[in-house]
Amino acid sequence: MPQLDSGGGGAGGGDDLGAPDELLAFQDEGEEQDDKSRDSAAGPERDLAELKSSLVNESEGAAGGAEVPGAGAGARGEAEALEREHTSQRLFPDKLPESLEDGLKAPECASGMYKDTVYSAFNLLMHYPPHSGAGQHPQPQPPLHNKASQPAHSVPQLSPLYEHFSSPHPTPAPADISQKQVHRPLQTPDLSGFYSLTSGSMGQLPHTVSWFTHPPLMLGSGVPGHPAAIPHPAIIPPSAKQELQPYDRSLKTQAESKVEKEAKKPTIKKPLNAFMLYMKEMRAKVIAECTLKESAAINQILGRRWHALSREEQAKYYELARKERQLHMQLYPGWSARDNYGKKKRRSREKHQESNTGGKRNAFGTYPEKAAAPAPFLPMTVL
DNA sequence: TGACCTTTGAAGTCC
DNA sequence: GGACTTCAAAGGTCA
Repeated sequence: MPQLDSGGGGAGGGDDLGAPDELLAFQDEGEEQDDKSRDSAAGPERDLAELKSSLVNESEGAAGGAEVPGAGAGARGEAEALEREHTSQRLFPDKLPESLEDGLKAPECASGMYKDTVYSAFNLLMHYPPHSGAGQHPQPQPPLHNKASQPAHSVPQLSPLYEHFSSPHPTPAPADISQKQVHRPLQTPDLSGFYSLTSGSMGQLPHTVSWFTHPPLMLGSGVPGHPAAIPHPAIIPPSAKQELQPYDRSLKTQAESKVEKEAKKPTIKKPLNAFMLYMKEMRAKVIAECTLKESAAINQILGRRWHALSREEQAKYYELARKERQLHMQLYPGWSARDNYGKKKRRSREKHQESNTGGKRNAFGTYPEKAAAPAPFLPMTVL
């Protein structure tokens, strides 16, 4: 059972941050695991064929000519093919948007889309070089000062922080960053091992892990326990446009100033979950392969690829996400996801849902967003 | 200009 | 505890 804590790196006991669903799922690995393993072992061509088949069936109605190599002729025969087809229909019943279909029809997409699901993010993190100043701090450091190379093909737009991480000659970080990065000792040894990574493999990761790749953000006094300016990618600084001109500032009342002060508090973003980490890593690749740019379409593809991943591969991302949550919790012990509630305005969700659901409302008096959606396939959870 | 779309997972809320 | 919502990333789209 790939119980993550007992697995690689000596994640060790005492770490209770693993998602219960994940644990349950791993404990429940039975036939499904076998199926998954077989699927994974079938190779990328099979995945590609499956995707192509489902897309053609769904989008063009040309399934009559859509031969699925590997699915019908596979050694596991028609039963499995039917099973997979059923699964595919269960998973992806909706028609793909036109843009997605077009993208998937593109030869470059079809030829390479499923060729590489290498888990480079995890590998990269596992090979992060230890911070040069680590000796000053016994606690493990997030890889804020690690030197690594950035592949030219990866992230089109690198955040300054990411460039700092990835550049062979990174811009020197402010002194207080390394000095004050983490004030609480990270107590779990697995984190220490996790963030003590070797050099030279940064280039394997187009998008590294969640807030490691976020823009460099200075953590102000609004964050409990961090009086000093601490850069952390999970923190969103106040928008530059919120800064006032002197003239405007003179007109501010005290109440307004207070409100503004509140608004200027940096936002600590949620740590990314496993799928988000996967998306971050694979997005550029999908864009390159499928000539797609719409994130919605890309995310649909990534959702399918996520399901196509073997449990082993998924487990790596779950583990990565778990460690992110752990570090996030240690950096911001008082933070709650609730802190960010309401910061995204939902413009016409109720109206939209009313049109989709006929006005049926949930217990909150709002319109359930996914009420009409098919039951999601939860490979990592017990249904 | 900013919400929406689209995905999955984590966490919060309500009953 | 189940059902549900919100947010996390991302970038084109649209009101």
